[in-house]
Amino acid sequence: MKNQEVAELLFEIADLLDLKGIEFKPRAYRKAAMNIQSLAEDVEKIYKKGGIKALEKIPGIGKSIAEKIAEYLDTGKLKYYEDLKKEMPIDVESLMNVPGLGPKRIKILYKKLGVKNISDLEKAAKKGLIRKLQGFDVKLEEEILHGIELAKKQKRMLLGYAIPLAEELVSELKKLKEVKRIVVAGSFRRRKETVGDLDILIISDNPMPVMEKFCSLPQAKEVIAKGKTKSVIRLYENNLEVDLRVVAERSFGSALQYFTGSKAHNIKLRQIAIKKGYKLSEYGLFRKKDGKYVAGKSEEEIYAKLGLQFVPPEMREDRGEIELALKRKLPKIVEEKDFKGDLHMHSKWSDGVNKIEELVKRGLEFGYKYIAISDHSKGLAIARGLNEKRLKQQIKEINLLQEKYPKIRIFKSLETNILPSGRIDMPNSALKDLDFVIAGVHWKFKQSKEEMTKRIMKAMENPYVRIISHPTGRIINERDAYEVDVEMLLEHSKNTGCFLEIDAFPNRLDLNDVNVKKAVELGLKLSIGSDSHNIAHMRYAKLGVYVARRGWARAKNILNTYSVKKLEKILCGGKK
DNA sequence: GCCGTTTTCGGCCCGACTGTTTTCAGTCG
Repeated sequence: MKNQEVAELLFEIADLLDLKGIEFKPRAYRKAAMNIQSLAEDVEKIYKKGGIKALEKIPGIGKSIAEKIAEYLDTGKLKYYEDLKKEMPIDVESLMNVPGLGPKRIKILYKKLGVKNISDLEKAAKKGLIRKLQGFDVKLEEEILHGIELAKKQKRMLLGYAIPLAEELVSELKKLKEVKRIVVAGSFRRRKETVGDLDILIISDNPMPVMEKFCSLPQAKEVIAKGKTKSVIRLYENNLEVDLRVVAERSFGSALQYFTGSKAHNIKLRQIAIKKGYKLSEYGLFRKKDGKYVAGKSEEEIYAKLGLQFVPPEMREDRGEIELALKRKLPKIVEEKDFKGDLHMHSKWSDGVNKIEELVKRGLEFGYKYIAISDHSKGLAIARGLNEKRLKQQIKEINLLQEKYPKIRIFKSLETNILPSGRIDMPNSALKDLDFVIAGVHWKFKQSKEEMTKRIMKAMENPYVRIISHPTGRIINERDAYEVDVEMLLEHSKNTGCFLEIDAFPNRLDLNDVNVKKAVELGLKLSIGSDSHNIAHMRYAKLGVYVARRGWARAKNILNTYSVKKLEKILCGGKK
């Protein structure tokens, strides 16, 4: 899949053109890059199948960019880019990430001080050279140094960790009588796997006390901006930035829509507004000719006025949802209330901290109809994986618990290891007493793409293996996915009846939203598992539902929405 | 550089905050 690579190249060209002070072209390149990023199909495949003409069919890509992509795919190089780079041998991408620096300032820093990268920048700032430049000052120099420090340690925060943090801020601010309504918008509301910041939106007729309170919250490490309608703070926790906007009631829907994003989704929406003779901003939808307010109280009325179906926040990524909403053909995606049970968790028997009974009780508290106990098997010694003998003992224990708790079905499962050969680390004779078997790759990640794909496909063929856990192995912010052909796994899922998992643990979310969307397009079913190692982790199962929603999954695509009876039929007793 | 039910030319999303500044440029989201 070359999409990310090509998109990054185009993004960098956009940055370099910005640096040259060229207008509008950067926007065109960024748009093209974003559209390639959100492409479900591999851009290289598109090119190989249909040539330059096929590339030009991608929105935002015309003759010129299509030719450049073709050149890059053919030769691995792009002369246009290399020439730009020769002219300005600057690491724009990382410099642009420093808060306070944009193209204009980066250009000045390069021309006057020869700053090409972050380390040059840091040296220049520490020597006090930057403050002397036209348009810079001591304050900006300090801000740059501060920004470098932050950029060094800043990683986007996992959604699973941002949720409790956001809830805490919201409950603090809610206490104010001036706060009429409060919602966290942004990528948080779109349930993206990580969030760069939090965007809080408040309705209030009297914003100043709200801003005062916000800027003096005990969680705030510093106040970055403070105004009548907008303030920004940075939290101690992970240096997370939090924006607060106060709006009037009649603008709440438009502000919520605007601050929820995504940027690409919003740009398209505004273009539709323009075509219909409107102007859309965070303050509302207005008639172009006389500026008359048309809508803005709710998101629903804005989408309706623009002739669109309401788009759930998780779908607002400009991955085709706007086009479908215009035709009123959006799918009805799975909801949290459809979720009936968790299909992957660990107990004390292997590397979890809780007894099975505690997991069962928590499952009951959540109103689950079933849970699956899926401890590690013996191949994972570090996790005290179960051997045949201990597995038998565990099965006995679960049978007893099942009698004690008849209201919840306790599935007997096991997360086995897929050995490099594709074999499973437990004999079939030990697996036959389980309801269903999960299998996953837990070590030897560095195989070739062909080997890894074959390895997992072979495991999928085992008659007892019904679910592949965390199919790509990525750990967000820590480890890339191993090389594997996900499309082939999806195809194989269709052929073998072995399901792929959405591992809902905050730093996994694997399969991710993009792969889920591909699975949904093939009509596949997926399973969601929290991969809990602690009863406190069980609440992460909902993250799996969010990923499913972001992948446009309907309830029928998610095994966890099925009743016990149906699930037993689908999952238990090996492959039919 | 891209695009077209107001356009094949002339537009390109829109507004807030900062800083030093008396009207705006740069950055950000």
